[in-house]
Amino acid sequence: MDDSQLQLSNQICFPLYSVSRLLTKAYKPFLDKMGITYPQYLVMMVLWENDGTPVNQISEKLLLNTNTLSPLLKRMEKSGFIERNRSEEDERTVIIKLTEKGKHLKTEAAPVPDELAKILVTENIKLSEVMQLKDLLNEWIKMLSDDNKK
Amino acid sequence: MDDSQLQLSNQICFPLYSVSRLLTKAYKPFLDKMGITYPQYLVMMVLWENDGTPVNQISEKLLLNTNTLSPLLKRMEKSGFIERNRSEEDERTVIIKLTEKGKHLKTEAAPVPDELAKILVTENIKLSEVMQLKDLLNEWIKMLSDDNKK
DNA sequence: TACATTTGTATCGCGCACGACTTAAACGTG
DNA sequence: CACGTTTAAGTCGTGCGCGATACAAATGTA
Repeated sequence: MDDSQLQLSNQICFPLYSVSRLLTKAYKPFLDKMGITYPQYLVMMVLWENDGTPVNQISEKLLLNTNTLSPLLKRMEKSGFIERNRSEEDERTVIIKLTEKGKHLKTEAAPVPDELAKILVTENIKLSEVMQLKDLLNEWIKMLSDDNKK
Repeated sequence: MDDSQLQLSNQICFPLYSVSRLLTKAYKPFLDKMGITYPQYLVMMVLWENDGTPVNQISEKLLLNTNTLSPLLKRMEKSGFIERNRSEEDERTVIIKLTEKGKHLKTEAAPVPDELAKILVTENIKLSEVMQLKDLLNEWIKMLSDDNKK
């Protein structure tokens, strides 16, 4: 192994990048059945918790800009999971509301987190380690997303 | 916070997905100066360590399929960092070799890992935690990439 | 030596991500 | 009220990722 390969950042960033992709792939069989993608699943979770969320709040929660969300939400509207309507108080903001089909999808999605948890915690991977990882990742999110605002 | 938000997998997968994106963004100012992207940087690291690597070995190391790598490598050839040549022993395999420009880029890239390390380890984030995270991520990579082969 | 199978690379289509930019509504200040 | 600024959403172009598929070279086997 070369010197540059031994660098801390390479040892961390590449695994993060790979695991993120591999996990999205692990979700795929479940989400395929539901007719959505992983980023769309994230939007659905925001809406199941808080129906009628405006685009800018979805943007804040998922750390995704509107140039990503606008086309994504249009695809979700086309698929019949959501409705997009301009707010009456403020004509600039667009309110995202679940359709009946979108609300119903929550039932179908209910077992997904458990299925994924089976992958994340195994004999080799302890729950305590995973929880510690979670805290570390959230610390990075705080730092890195603050940097972006400057 | 809703019940589904409390699920382990959501608490882990979303942060992983976000941190991966935010870190790629953190690399961007450095890589922009060099004229490459993060995935291209990964390929360069493979080549700096092992010039003349065939496409299928790059694929294995980076866990990226050829339908991602082929166009990416063509862009890198167009940018003048690499050469793509069919192997003489086996006409199917394509050998990737660094150009002089590509070799020279290693010098320019040398300070990048340290810059990133400054972001990854701070007063709030201990090196020991980061190393533990690394082990956990590699454990997941082992499991998840094995699943894909089946 | 014929032919099925495997292997290595590439093409195609679609859905993100994201920087740069546009457009329109709302707001603030003189 | 006029007008510059801010805010919210969207468009455009480029580069991934990746499933499905194509194709040719190499290999295995009868």
